[in-house]
Amino acid sequence: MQTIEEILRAKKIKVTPQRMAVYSILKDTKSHPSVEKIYQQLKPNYPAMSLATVYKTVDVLKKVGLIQELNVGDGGLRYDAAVKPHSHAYCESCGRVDDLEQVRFLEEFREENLLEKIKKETGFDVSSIQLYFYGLCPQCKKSNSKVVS
Amino acid sequence: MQTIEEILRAKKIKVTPQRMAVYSILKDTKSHPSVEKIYQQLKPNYPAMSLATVYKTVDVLKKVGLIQELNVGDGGLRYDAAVKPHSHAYCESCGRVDDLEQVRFLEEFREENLLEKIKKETGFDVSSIQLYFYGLCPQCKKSNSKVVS
DNA sequence: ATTTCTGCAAATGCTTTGCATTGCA
DNA sequence: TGCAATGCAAAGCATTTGCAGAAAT
Repeated sequence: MQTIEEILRAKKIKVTPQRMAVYSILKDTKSHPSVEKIYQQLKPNYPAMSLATVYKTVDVLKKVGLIQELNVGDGGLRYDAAVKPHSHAYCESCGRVDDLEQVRFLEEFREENLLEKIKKETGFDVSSIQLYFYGLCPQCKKSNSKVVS
Repeated sequence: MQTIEEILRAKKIKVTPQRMAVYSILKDTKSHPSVEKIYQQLKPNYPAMSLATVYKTVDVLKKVGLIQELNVGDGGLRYDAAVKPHSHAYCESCGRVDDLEQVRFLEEFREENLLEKIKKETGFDVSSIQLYFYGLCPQCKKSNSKVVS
């Protein structure tokens, strides 16, 4: 198994502290943070870190396939170091994004090689899939019932 | 069956030519246009139409449930008057969005009442689902093979 | 007559870009 | 040393907002 450094060097991409730091944050969380959140979390340890660098870094990591980008639609993309296909639940009240392990659709999709089937039937060459569930998380459901809104 | 006018009036939302025009464009296409595209298409017949009005209108139509919003992630949301759940294929080369009728997942999801199951198992209250396939459409696959890029 | 909507322009917020400086290889 | 990456500030887009005039009920 390759380390992240090896993966980057193999693609002639330089290994920098900023890149390692961004990746390490994503690797250690299940919160699917936005660029802004990553930046805020990095600041204490990397005071010179620039927001633009975080943007550029997630772009690099995404292209290399080390992370995936989620587009839940609240203005602001989210990032996830778990690159194996899995579905996500987005809370329209608090904005949190959770993995939805109960839905095995994407895994089954891959196991049954349904992408090949789609390619044959439609001519559309699928490179990735996203499955999003929108609604209210348990916490917000509780508090919302008390609020007028 | 209610007409669009009746649906709007029932919710105390005023029926205006702009709203009817936007809805009519979405009703008559399968191209999942962006706000900008809708605006461009409207301009010849409604020279005074403002882009901001199109934004406000899709918002109203969305809230009333007459259209749905797609977030394929190319900067710019897309709109669809077909509100029954169905999956979409997004071409990363030309940006087109097609319905993917071959994938019956969302329909099955509804038929089998899997939303209730998710609610019970996770406490997450799902109000809508989106299933996106990213890749290359047949046309772009052909032309891309000739280009360097 | 009231209330809501429209159209315009300015403002906002996320993201990208240009460029001088820095730092990895 | 040479080329790529960083950091900063400015620019770019999609979208939202405020408000005066217009239109729907």
